[in-house]
Amino acid sequence: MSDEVRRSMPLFSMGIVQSLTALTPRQIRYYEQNGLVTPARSKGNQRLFSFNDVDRLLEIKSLVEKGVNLAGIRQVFDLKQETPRPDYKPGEVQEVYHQLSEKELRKMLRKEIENDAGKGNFGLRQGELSRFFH
DNA sequence: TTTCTGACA
DNA sequence: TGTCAGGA
Repeated sequence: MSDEVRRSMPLFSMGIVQSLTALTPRQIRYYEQNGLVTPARSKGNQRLFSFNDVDRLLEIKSLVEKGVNLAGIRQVFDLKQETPRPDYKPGEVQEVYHQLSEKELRKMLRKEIENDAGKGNFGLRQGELSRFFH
């Protein structure tokens, strides 16, 4: 399966993303309201985030800490042409989704970090996500 | 039990 | 942004 597909799979619940990004649910929902992230939804209307979504949230967090407001952050994404796109098919989400165990989560994070290192991507996740390998 | 939306002493 | 209510 291609990286693009793997990275856009809606797999994470709010709780997981919360610990992954150190953002509050309130902030995450607020950013979504402002179109900064567009997580998928389960049948029960629960948000399902993909690695792409987590990346965006970490970048948002980084920008916010630098004093950039939401309007400014939107500009950044516009410049990067990173239009948040619903990258899933509601029907497919159900089949793939299941509660991720700590073990599975760490396994996937490790793989993502390796992936980043190999491609020389922005080391944002590198530092942030390493928090889970203590 | 976790997450959702709406609202504001 | 925090936090509470009232549901799903």
